[in-house]
Amino acid sequence: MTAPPVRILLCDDHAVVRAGLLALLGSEPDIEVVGEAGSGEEAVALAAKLTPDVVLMDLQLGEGIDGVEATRRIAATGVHVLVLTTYDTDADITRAIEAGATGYLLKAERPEELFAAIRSAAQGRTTLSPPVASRVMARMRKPLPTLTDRELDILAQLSQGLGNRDIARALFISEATVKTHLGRIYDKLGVDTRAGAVAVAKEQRLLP
Amino acid sequence: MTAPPVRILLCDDHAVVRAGLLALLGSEPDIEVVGEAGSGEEAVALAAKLTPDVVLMDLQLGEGIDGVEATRRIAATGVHVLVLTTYDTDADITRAIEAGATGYLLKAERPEELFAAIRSAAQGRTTLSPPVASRVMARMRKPLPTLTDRELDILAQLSQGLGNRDIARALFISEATVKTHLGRIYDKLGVDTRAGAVAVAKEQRLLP
DNA sequence: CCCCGCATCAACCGATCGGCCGATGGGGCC
DNA sequence: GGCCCCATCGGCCGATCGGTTGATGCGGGG
Repeated sequence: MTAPPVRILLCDDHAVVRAGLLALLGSEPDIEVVGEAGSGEEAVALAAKLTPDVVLMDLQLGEGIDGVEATRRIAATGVHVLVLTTYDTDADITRAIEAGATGYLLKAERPEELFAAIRSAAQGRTTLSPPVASRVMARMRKPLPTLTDRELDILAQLSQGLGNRDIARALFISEATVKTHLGRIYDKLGVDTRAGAVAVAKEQRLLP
Repeated sequence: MTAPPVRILLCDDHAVVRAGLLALLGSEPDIEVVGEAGSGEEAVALAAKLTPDVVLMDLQLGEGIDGVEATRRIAATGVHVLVLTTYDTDADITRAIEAGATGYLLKAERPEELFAAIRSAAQGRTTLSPPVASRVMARMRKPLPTLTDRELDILAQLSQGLGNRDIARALFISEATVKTHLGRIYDKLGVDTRAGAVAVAKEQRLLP
C-alpha cells in the first residue's frame, strides 16, 4: 500500500511564487497542495477549514498580519507550520520558532531539501536550513542581547526620525527615560549613535 | 506552423524559486527554459553563451554583482532582460530601467501576466506591472528629488552611524561640507534628522 | 560668455544628544 | 523576605548636531 499524500497549504503573498511552488510540488506524487493563501488572514482561515498536514508559510506577507502572527495562530490549532522564507536574521528565526514553527527553511535551499522538510514536518519533525541551524546554535552558546518590548517601542519611534522629546511625548514618558532606554539600546546593538541604531534595526529586521 | 518557443534564462539566487519558475514555465508549450543562474556573474556568462530570447532577472542576488549590474551587462549585449522581483521602490525601478531592462514585473503578479510579459519581452516590447507603471508615471509628472552621487556617499557613511567628523575624514572633505550635504539630503528626503534619513534610505533601498 | 548645478569650505549659535551619576517602584522568582 | 529585571525619572556636562548665511571654483548648456 502507498501512504496517503501529505496535504499542503501554501501561504505566500506573491502569486508567481505560489504558482511556482504549486507546479514544483506537483512533481512529487506523495505531496498534494490542497489550498493557497495570499495573506496571513486567509491562511489562518483556510488552515482551520482544510486542516492540512503542513502549512508552507512565508514570513513576509505585505498587508495584514505577518507570517509570524499567522504561524502563531495556526500552530495553536495543532497544524504544523513549515516556514519557507528568504531571510535568516536572528530576529526572524527567533520569532518564528517562538511562534511554534515546526521547521525553518530558506528559499535558497535545494528543492529536494524542501520536499524532505515537508515530509518531516508532516510528522512533526523539525527541519532547519543549515544557516538557520548555525544561527540557532550560536544563539544557544552566546545569547545575544535581546531588546525588551519597551526598547522596541523606543526604537520604532527612533526609526521615524523623531527626537528624544517627541519620542517621550509619543510614549507618555519623560525625556530622561527615553535617554536611558536609548543608552541601553546602543549597548545591545553595539552602536553609539541613533543613526547607527536605525541602521542595525532595519538591517536585522528588528521592527515589523 | 507553430512559432519556435521563447528561449528563457532564469536568474534568481533562491533555488526553490528557480525550481518553481521552471516548473511553472514548463506548463507553457511556447516557453522553454534553456538555463538557470544563481548569481549575477553566472547569468552574464550564460546569457552570452546561450543567447536566450529573454532573461528573467531578480534584482536581489545576495553575493556578487546585483541584478541591476547584471541587467546592464546583459542588456548591453542586445539580450532582452525582464526584471521579476519583489520590490517596487522608486530607486529599484529607476535603476533597472536605466540599466536597460525591457520590462519590470512584480512577483505578486498573476502567472498569466508573467507569461504574457515574457512573450512581449521576447519581441522587445515593454511590460510593466500596474504598480510599477503608476510609479513611473508619477515620477514623470513630479520628478522626485534625486540624490547626487556625492550625497549618496554621505548617506552611505551616515548609515554606518558615523558622526560628521568621521564622515568628513572618510571622504576626505571638511566637516562643513558634510553638514552642507546633509542639509540637502534632509531636504530631498523630507526629513530633518539623521535617524530619519537612514530610515528613508533603508526603506527606499537607496543604498546597495 | 554667462548662468546654473554641484561640490567645496567657513563661522556662528541654539538645540539636541550621549554619557555619567544616582534613585524609585513594581513584578516575578526562589 | 530578598533578589533581580525592568521601567521610570532627575541632573549635570561636554560634544555633537542642525540651521543659517555667505563664499569659492568647476563644469556643462544655452
